[in-house]
Amino acid sequence: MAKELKKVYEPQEVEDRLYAHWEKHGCFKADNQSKKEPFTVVIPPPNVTGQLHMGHAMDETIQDILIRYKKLRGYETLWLPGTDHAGIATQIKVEEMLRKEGLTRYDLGRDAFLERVWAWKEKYGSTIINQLKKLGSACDWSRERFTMDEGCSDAVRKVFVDLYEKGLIYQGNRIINWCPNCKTALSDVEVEYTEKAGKLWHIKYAIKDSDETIVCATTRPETMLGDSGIAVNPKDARYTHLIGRTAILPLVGREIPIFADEYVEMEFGTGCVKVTPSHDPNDFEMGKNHGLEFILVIDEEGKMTAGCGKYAGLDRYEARRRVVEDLEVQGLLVKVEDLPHNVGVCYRCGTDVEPMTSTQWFVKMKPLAEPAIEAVRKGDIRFVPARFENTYFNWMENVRDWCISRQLWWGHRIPAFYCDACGKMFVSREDLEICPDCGAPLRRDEDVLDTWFSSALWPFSTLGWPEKTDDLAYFYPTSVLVTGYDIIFFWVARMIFSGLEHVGEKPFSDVLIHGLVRDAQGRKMSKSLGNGIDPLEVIQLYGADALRFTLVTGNSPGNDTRFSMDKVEASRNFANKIWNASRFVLMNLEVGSTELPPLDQLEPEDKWILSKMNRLVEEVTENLESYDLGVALAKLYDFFWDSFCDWYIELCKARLFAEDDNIETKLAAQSVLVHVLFVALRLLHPFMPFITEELYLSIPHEKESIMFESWPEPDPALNFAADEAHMEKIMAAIVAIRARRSEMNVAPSRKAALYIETEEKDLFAAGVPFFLRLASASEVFFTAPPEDVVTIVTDGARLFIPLGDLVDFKAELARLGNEKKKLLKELERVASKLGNPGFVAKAPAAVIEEERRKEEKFKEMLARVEQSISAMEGKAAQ
RNA sequence: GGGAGCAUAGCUCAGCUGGGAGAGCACCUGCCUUACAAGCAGGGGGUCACAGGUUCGAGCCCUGUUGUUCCCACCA
Repeated sequence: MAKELKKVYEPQEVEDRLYAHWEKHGCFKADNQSKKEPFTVVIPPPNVTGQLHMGHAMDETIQDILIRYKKLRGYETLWLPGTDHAGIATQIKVEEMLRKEGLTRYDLGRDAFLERVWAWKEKYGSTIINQLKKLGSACDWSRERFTMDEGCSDAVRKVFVDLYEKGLIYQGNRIINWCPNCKTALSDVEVEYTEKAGKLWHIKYAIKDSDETIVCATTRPETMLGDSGIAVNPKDARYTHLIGRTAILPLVGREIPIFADEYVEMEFGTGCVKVTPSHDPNDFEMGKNHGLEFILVIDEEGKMTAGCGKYAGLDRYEARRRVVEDLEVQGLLVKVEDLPHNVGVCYRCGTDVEPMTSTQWFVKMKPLAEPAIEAVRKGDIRFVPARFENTYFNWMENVRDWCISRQLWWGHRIPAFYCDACGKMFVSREDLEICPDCGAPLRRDEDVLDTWFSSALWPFSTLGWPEKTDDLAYFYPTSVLVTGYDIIFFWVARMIFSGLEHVGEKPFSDVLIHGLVRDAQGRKMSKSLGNGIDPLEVIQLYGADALRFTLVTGNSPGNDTRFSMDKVEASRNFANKIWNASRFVLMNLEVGSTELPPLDQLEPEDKWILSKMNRLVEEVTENLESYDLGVALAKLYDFFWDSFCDWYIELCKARLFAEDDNIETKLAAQSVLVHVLFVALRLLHPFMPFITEELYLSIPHEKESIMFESWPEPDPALNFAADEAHMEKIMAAIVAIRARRSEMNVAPSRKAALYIETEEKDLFAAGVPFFLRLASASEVFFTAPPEDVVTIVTDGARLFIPLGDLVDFKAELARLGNEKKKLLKELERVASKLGNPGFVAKAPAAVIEEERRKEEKFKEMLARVEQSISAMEGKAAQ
């Protein structure tokens, strides 16, 4: 049964094979008729245009860990995969492709263009899906969805019409963010603000019927062509006499009113604000409140409109230069200051966003936000870590109406139909051809919906809503949503209010937030910086398990993490360690199961590792339940490498390689080895699915896959406190001997006799095979040592190693002196604690007990050290 | 302007509800010890940013300070 493993783990040889194995055995398939408790995760759908990057890799790894863990724990797990049509991103991509053919989308027309996009999607849309598989993602591919597939589109349509009928979607002419490059409206969250060097131009305006002038400061002089007022603070004594007067707009000659508004800050600039209601959100508000004229001067391409006279047709920034030039020539430019200020840019293309009034569709947010806030407030939905709830509340409580229409072609087309004959508009669940009122042909709204509108429905649209499907009944609400903090507003918040509003139930219980993956210097990985590391290359070189390990270890929820190849290498080494430990177990395996031997056949070292393993199971389970994946993995690493490999395997060798034929104890050791390995493989499986599966299939096993096994349970019968303490004394002795020898530069090959003086002879006698094997002892005696020995004081014993001429009495004496000092210091500390009445009165009993135990131990060791010192002084005096 | 995070070994970071400071990498020394040199053994290295406070006891809790990063708002 013992299968030969290669000397080095080669992930490239196993990963694809095992992924196929899992798919073949239906390991990822979820059953909506199951009697088990469901555990559901919907994937944050990557863009169909996407390439897997480190951010995805981390996100998917976390989800996969949770899914695999819960599956082992006996849940019916569903990880539902899919992709997002990603309106702007995809459309840009296809338009770029067309440009190479010398075409624009307008050359093709809407229908032909959409055909091209679909064709593109068919061809390249599966790229990222295949990349997810390389990571090991346990997604139920039979349920793969796309935000523009039929079902999701039905959901979108129903939601739009429902909200419209409830009055929660409306069409209006309001100020919105416009991207002149993408040529579409954007929502507030799609605008990013970056600080740019700017200027503050001070412009002089004449006052009508007066010699007086008034000076306004602006960062955007080109918008003055659309000014329809000047605002001052009502409390500003400098200008009170001008309120109600009329100013003459330079270059244009338009007469505009001077009025008062609290919004104006007296301290900034000149205290006078030129008001451009059509191109500034604040001015828009003032314009409405004061009944100003709305004059659009910048068009959809970012060029000055026809009404701008000599500036018409100029790009807005060219117009800015010309306006400033002209003002200067006319002596109206009073002053120019440097002023760094925030400029809004399009999150897709980085172009400066133009605020402008436009007729768009909006979702009324207030009524939707309230229940969504409440759900988190009362704990129905929990953010991990909790601090992100603040972020969420902050946004939700101040949220403004959501502009959902986009002037794109790729997306869900808005189901609004206009009758040009009678002027009516119909929002309808079915496509309409003719006007229900007058019979004239209808014209459908050209716009599509914000991509995030459909993403918001993802947790239920993918489960079949609005149909009452078995999937929806069984798997909804989903269990946990895993995503980065950068996407809370875009997506998480919108899913929450959408789920509550449309399904009547929250979309998920927990939101697990992770941070960003940065490069080794802490910079964001980005295409422009060229500092991104391709996860697929890492997988190719080091294996998916190593990548996954790297992304999870030493990392806590919500915190950013730095990625470096050094870490990947360390992770790969761990995988190799697991491999080789398993190889060792298999090389020495003559038993056919992973069952433990009867407890009475166990040696102290067996009980020691089992006891530690038991605690590990308990702790790792706890950590996983609270999403402390990094902590759980660190514990697994320590247990496996330190406890299991460096200690237990080494301890076992004494029995495995013993030359007597005590076959029973040999087999017992083998059984414990393979048992602990089997437990460790299951605990590690969520994190490192490939290697653990490959090894599972190599050790004695009953199932087709480790995924069909169950999560280890802690067993109270395996808590062996006394044996643990026993082994730790022996291990402490081994460590002390090694350290002494190493300090003295004694090569391990130079064996030496070991004399032990102890009151616990049985205990140390049980350690003899270990002293021989792990502490370079040639023989072990429990008798008085000869001359010329090195003395080592350890917990429970004095150890003597005769090293002949290597022994330097003076050095020995000095070292023991140091030892004594150290012990005295420790004792002092313990004594001061135990001597503190406050401590004895208030500290928990267990803590006091522990201190007493330490005091005993240190006292005993001190006695041994002192004994050694006086003996040696006697010898030195001779 | 509002909010949040971070500050612990040379570097990157853990440290769960307060009970004698940890890991990986790097560094130094010695080892090819029949699983693994992608390894083994040993070692050096930290006023846990600073100042107060609470407590028998603080890396951890409270207050303030400094530095740093991010998010939101948007003084034209």
